[in-house]
Amino acid sequence: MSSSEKYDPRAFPPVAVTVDVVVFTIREKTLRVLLINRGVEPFRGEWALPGGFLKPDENLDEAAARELAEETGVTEESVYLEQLGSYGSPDRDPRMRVVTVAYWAICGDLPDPVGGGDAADAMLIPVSMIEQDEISLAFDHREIVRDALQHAARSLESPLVAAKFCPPQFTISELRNVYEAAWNRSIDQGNFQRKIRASRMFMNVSAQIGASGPRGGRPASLWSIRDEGPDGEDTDGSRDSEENEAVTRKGKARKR
Amino acid sequence: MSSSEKYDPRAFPPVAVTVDVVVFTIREKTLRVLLINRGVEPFRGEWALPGGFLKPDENLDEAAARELAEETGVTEESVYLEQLGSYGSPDRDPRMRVVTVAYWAICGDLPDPVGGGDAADAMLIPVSMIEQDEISLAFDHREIVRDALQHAARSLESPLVAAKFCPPQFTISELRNVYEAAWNRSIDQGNFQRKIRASRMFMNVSAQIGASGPRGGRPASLWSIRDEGPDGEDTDGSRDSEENEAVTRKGKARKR
DNA sequence: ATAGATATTATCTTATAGACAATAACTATA
DNA sequence: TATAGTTATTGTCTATAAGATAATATCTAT
Repeated sequence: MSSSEKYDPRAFPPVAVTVDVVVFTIREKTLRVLLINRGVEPFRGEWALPGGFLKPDENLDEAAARELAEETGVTEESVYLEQLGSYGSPDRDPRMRVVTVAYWAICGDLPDPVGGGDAADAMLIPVSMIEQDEISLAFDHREIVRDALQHAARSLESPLVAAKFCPPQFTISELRNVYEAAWNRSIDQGNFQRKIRASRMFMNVSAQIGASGPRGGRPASLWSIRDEGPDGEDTDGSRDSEENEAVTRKGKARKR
Repeated sequence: MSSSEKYDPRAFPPVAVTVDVVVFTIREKTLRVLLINRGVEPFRGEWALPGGFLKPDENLDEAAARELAEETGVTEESVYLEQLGSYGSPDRDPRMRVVTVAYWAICGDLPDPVGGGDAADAMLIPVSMIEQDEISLAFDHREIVRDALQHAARSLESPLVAAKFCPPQFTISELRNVYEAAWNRSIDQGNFQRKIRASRMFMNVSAQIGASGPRGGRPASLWSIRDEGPDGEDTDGSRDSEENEAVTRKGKARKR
């Protein structure tokens, strides 16, 4: 008989389950994470991930979506929200045993003044500050953010995920900026363009062409995630390859 | 103020946390999962993943390792054991609210008569039976196994992970069999050999050469995971490429 | 010695990524 | 209006890796 059968669940010491969300967004070409300034002990005054306790009648995904909505106001179903992993060291919360289920999210359109009350209780911090230990986080949230960063970097290999950082219609350069921010390296424009067009994951919004940037330049065409349907249309006449995949993370490195 | 600050953890209804482990191994060239026959309610008599409740003083990884050891006797640190994700639908356990943290493991050398008491209370079931719904599992364990299968298939892209299915010293064909079992497709011998040798992740155990199989054939050389060290030795004189990566999942499909 | 089996090496082709050059289409300014 | 600056887009070349396939090596069994 397996050991799991010997016990009644009620016989065990209480465990609280929380859900924390690592919300990524891009501001000023920089990948950032949403942090909340804690108003109560423990870790009062320190920065922490948005999160809260699991409620009796919701499942984990629902709890994460609820926390995300509460802290950011973002409720669209289009938001990318995925479970990251769970963290349960016995002493990670000084109050009692707390196991947290961490999620990570991509928000392309975070409202700027995040947080409920005063402006100082929420901020979008560049991930580089966490990577380089220039800010300390409550609980084990630094570890969680680091794991989320690793996971996100891999997930971005799919341009469909990267596009979640962009508005519904975007230029290929905007999409490229996502990669440059998240991977912190420059990506060749031409090769990237070829890759994205060949992937056939997006479709050209034929009717419209974006405006030139403030410094001029040829205006870019707009793209959006491809419609479903048994046979998607082709806006232009190209018929490159069949169905490619990931964007890779090689080539010359850069700064950071 | 974020919602997470309003509550004291003790104010929340009790949640039990369990750890379940999806143990993979290969038997008769088939990928299999370890299942335990439940001796108690709920789901008495049905098959379930090995697992149990989180203990007060252990973290999640420790709990998973403990469960793995209790159910299989495998304690080596060389075992591959990784968190998969958490499952917490409100009604997944009829007794009370139970959130489970699922792990998945690779055991290359599972002792055959698994389980504690009679032989019938544990078995190694081919994953195809679960994929094709030919067996029902307790709780939401079918979903967990399916997620584990997907995750494992991706993780195997690294030959270092695939090698965990093999004994410490193995032939390249044995390693190839891992892929053929897990991905259920045939892989070209020559190309695979080229790929593995070029990867430089393994080293030739120069002194020894394996015996031919029962049906003859040229005896294969033995390999093991490469030593660390600033500058690994080269057993043979080849100096192919520098450092390659994953095994891909393309090419002609096969049965299953 | 021969057939059958498996391991290992080699060759050819194709696809893709990255480097880099060239062209297109805009803004700003002289 | 011409020119420079900027960004988008297309094209070309090369190196690399993967897949298909063939050839060779070394064993067992008869």
